[in-house]
Amino acid sequence: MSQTQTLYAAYAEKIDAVLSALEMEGTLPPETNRANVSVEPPRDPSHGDLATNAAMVLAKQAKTNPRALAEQIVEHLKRDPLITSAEIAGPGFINLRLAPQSWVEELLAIAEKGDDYGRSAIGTGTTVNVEYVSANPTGPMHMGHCRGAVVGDALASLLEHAGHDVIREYYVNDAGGQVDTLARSAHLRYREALGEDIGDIPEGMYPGEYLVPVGKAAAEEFGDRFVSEPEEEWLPIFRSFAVERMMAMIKSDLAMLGIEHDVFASEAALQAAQKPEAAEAWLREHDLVYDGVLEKPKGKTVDDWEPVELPLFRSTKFGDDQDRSIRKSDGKWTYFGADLAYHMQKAEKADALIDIWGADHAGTVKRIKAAVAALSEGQGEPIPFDVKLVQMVQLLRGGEPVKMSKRSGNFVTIADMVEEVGKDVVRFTMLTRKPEAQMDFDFAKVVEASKDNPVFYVQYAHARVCSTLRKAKAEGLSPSSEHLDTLGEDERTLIKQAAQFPREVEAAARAREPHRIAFYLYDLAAAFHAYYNLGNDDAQKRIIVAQNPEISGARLFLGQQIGQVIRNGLGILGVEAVEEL
RNA sequence: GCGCCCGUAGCUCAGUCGGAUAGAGCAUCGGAUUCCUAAUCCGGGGGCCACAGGUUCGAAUCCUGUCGGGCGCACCA
Repeated sequence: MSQTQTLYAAYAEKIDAVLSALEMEGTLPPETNRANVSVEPPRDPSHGDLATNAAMVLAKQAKTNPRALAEQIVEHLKRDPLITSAEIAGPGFINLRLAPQSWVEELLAIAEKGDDYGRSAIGTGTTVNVEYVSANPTGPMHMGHCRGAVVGDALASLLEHAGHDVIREYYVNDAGGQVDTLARSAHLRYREALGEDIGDIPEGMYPGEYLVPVGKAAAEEFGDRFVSEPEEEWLPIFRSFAVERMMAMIKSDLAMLGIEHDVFASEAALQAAQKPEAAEAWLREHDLVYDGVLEKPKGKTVDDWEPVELPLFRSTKFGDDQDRSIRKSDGKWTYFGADLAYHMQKAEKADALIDIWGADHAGTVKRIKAAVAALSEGQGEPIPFDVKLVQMVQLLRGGEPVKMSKRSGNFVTIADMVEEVGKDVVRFTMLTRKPEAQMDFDFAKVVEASKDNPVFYVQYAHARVCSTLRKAKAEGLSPSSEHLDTLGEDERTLIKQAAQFPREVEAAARAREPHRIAFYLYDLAAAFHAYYNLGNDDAQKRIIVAQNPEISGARLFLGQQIGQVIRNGLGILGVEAVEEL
């Protein structure tokens, strides 16, 4: 049994050992396929602490009926002193009850591991690159980026807790045409800063006020040197000048959400290093890129469409609707052309890649997956690559949609939102929904009705633990593991809930679904609130029991560990575990 | 027209590798506070898991089709 093994994993191993014994005895055929055997807590707690479907799944292979096989398994399990009962139920489930001692031990394990309780080793030895946000460096972060940012960040720390090495990466699209637009817009604000009346911002330029300080900074830096120079003189300079400032702004927006990336990868640098050229050469060699003409797009009218010959990647070979161009007609790289080279660059330093994208990019998933599969397979090992799509967030205020228009520069920024409702609310709310479902985010609801807001509910549970400990300390009591045998059924219910945490982390990490942690924490908080309230009806059931330091010590110890688990879970989500509300 | 995502209580959503009587919150109705924080707790009512087939010991979950909502569909990113 390894140090980091969960209680559930330990019992899965015990059952596995029983199955092996049955194979030896001849009850089960050798090398039985056990892939579908599960060991998990039953949904209905009255069924016991653990349930396994082993008999039902294996009956066919054993050429017997589930109940008969179950009896054989039960026979073996009953020999374990920590298993107080093993019963056959329903179609052939085996329900186990564990000795109170098992749960006391789990409680001690939480105390011993502390901040590390819930960490797992399932990911040890593999590095995962999580690319998220990657907003264009042309303006501040707005709501469209927020959900992906939070989900990506929570996923990254979830994977860390599962034992992976994680690279948090941001792809800076500093090479495309939109950066030229940014540079021109910044130049306009630069002239404005030098006293020129620039009038209305022309169509096609970025009108946002956030460029005003960039113009001023440019004026200070360059004086009037570039006012009347031809564009080709100043464009590259303004491009990098503006991108640098945009990225500084974005980083500060991300910091407000508690997000910090390890790597900012520049598309321009990638192109300067001729990575796309290398990828193209390899793909051409393997007949995966050819020169061809695409058909006119259907279902959408394109006014200036005309047939052009372009270098095309054969993504249709991988299930895409049509082949995709990797260069534009002017010879420059398309986003896709650079992006496939970028993914190969990421693959050099990681064993698995995950991209977090907005749902509006769903149409490009097939081509990039195809390209990465082809390239990575051709250049050695195929690399596991997952694209997680995060659906749109509809912003509401009191049920009414908040109007946003990027063109007018009128949109809700992340900075606005964090200032209004706070980082913890934003993060937790974004994580209490599975990412592939659309969600509404109502400002009014999220701040005003704090009682129906799960983040406060969870934080309150933690704060209650802390306040109880403070109160105890004032009364000269302290948590103690001396008399944990005084803990009863009410306490065990709570411990069982807490004991699921490591299992939940592993499951969430495997599924790459950080939102499960949020829901788990809600359930744990509910269990704690329920436990706490028992003391309202019966003073003997309080955590601090007058004149009884032994029970109080044990219950305080329990409370302390529940607080620890909540803290660890909130830590994964990047939400603060406050000590008082 | 095609592709991807979603459809579970009046509303917002969970639902573990397919598992036992489908769960929470809000809303609604009824209770708990001289007492460790009531931002909490306990209880009642509320369901054709969009619809129709299929797969199997077993389907909200997997497959096919239909309907409804969202997103996307040359060289933008």
